[in-house]
Amino acid sequence: MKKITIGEAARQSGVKVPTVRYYESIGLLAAPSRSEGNQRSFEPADISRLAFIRHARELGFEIEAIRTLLTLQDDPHQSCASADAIAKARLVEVEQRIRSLMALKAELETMVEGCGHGRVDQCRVIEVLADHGQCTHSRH
Amino acid sequence: MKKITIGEAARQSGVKVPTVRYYESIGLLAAPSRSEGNQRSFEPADISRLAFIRHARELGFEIEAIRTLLTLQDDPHQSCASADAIAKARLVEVEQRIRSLMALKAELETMVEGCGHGRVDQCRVIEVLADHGQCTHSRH
DNA sequence: CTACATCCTCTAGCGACTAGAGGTGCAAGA
DNA sequence: TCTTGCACCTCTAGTCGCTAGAGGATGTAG
Repeated sequence: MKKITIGEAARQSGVKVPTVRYYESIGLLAAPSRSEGNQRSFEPADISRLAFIRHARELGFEIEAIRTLLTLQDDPHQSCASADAIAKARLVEVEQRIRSLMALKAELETMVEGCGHGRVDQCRVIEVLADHGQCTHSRH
Repeated sequence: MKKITIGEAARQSGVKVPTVRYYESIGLLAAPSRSEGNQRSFEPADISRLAFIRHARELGFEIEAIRTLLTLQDDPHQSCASADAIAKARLVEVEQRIRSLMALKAELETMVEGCGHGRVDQCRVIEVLADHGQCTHSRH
């Protein structure tokens, strides 16, 4: 069996080397066996687990949510209701965030368009920031 | 002249009390004068400044960007090109973030819809997370 | 005078890493 | 065999923008 170094594991999974160590330190990844010289030696399963974590992080799941998803993955006979709930909750969060960012975008556009590119005392950017009452939407 | 306590300043500006002290500590707000008993005494101008900061934070501007915007506001004869650039940069960020969240939303919807609500070994949520290749978009 | 709210400073913690110091392991070329 | 040089090791501290808590002082109303 070939030894997979942390660098190789990082390359294959797309997770950075210090981050791999960090995941191990918080117990998201089991501590791998070590070489004679105390260097980590990973299994192919560890690479999959790291890729899983990375993908979930890219989708914005929090570490604790990922921890739950991983324990579910480890026991395939469980009901997937929790996984479903976690994904749904994340979806709601994302939708909410999109709505709020759209409002923000509109606000910023008004600011930028209104700016006459002159001096600060005529600048709409500064003006709008100073006076929330000028906002199109009262709630950001 | 009436003294404005930190609690009053917080209430009027919508910034929390510890956050007001934090802004002072990082030099975003000038240290106000103190009462005989060493309590902060704010001026109306401080309230405006706090409201400005709060509004900018709501719009997602970083502290350092706000610091620049505030120095611009302090000197109204300067060109507002910097303010303009900061707002534009923020707009680009927001647009990028929206695009990325939309892709994410699509991904999560596929995951959630595909889940048969059965056991983990048939769960599409877990499956998709484990295998990035199943994603509709290769880049999140 | 006595409650009690509000204020003060200081330190530590959050999440999810990232950076750096200071040292060791290992493989390949001269 | 030696040496170069990269990859690895552990540990601590820093990032951002606050937030929480300890432990004590001040201010105000009854």
